[in-house]
Amino acid sequence: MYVTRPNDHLERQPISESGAASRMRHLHRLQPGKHLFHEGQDARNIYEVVSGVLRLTRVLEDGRRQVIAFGYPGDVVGFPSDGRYHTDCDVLRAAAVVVHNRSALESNKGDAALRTRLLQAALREISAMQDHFLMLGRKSASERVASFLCILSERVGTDLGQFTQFDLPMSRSDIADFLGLTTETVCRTFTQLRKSNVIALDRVHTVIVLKPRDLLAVAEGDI
Amino acid sequence: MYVTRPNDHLERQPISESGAASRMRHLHRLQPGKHLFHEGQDARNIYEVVSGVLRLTRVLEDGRRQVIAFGYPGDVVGFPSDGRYHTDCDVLRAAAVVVHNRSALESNKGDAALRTRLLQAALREISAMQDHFLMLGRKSASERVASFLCILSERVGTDLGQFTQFDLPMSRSDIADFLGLTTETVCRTFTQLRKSNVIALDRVHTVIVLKPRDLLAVAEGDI
DNA sequence: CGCGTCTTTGAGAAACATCAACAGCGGTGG
DNA sequence: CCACCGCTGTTGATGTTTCTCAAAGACGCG
Repeated sequence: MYVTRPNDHLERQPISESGAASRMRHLHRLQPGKHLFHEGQDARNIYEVVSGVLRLTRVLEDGRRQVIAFGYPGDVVGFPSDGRYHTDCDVLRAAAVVVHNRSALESNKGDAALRTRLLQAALREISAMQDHFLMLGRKSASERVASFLCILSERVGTDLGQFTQFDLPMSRSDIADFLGLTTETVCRTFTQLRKSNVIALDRVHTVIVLKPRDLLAVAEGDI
Repeated sequence: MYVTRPNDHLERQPISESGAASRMRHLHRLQPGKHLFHEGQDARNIYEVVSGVLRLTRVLEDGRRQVIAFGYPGDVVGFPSDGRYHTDCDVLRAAAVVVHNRSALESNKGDAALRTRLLQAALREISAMQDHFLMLGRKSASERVASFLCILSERVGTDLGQFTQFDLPMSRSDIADFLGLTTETVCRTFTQLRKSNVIALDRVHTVIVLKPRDLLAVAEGDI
């Protein structure tokens, strides 16, 4: 999950759980805390997220951490580079993933439709990461947080009529490490949005978007 | 060109100008200032950089700009997403590029070896972009500038015995927009590095690395 | 109910941005 | 050949944002 432009998500095709089950020999269920792979490991598999939420991270020698992405249903994670994984990946919310051998993408033999699907996912990934560059390089703290909430709202929000609600499976420090901020700054921004009645929080990890337009305005710097 | 980890560049295989010429019907020469494509355009081609330097940019509505990457020999630019380009691309230094139809990557028919090469380039791109996330999200101004100079030194530096020298085809504000800084901050960091004799500048756009170890130390936060 | 972990808030410090002025360089035309 | 102009780069003074450090509050879990 990157903060992509509004229409990007329309092209994504989440795999239905039942559809995935028909290719069931490769469907794996994963509990929170479980690691799918680590940075530097030989990349054997590529994973299509069917349900749940994954977290991709990279760490500097001195401990500074960057959350590279969150893996939501419809996302593909574990793209190899030079045969290796370049992030860690673990499970935030109990997940189901379809496991493909790396060769499903890289070999020219085998299921052509699957290969195309994985390739398109990789290309979307590049585009989404470019969007995220703008976040990290050029947006203010409140723009980042608001953008982040906007995209989650669009991708996984449940429509409450006038409002939208969604769950935050990640901690404040995960959000901070994703957005290139500190947990304190993320907290303060949440508080601001709450006090201006743009969002409401239910038990810290549930967000209700009260004023979608205002949230978008904050995300785009129109305060 | 992203600031990648030290060994990443070893895997890259720059195409020799003569090698490319053998596929010459697709070799194009481009003058500085020329635009290869614009954000939002239908993506018809994918470009392998043979010589010269390209610049990939994205801009926010309010004018804030992010330089997504610099395209150096061996890089591939113009990966489509949903059939469109998601950056602008123009020429900084007179370049030669091999032009491939988008289908060379996306169709399952055709030159399998080429398709594999383009796919691997896309996968390396993803990994390199993840590295750049750490830059933008977690590194200080001097770490960013030093990392940037390190990678340029490794990729395009000419060995002067004890020193390394290379050209900066981009302006200070290009560097700033690539690193998520302002031109003033980039300047000041150059000045610091110059005053501590880590680098020397010849006519603003030529860098001589006097103390590679120190430059790397700055890049990695060991001051 | 108590404990540990995560979140929130506050005060102060640091890094970087902004605004403004000046310097250097290349190009042009007198 | 030199003077002038415009653009890019550099430096300085000041301002703002975000980080850091510290402490208190909330939540989940045994």
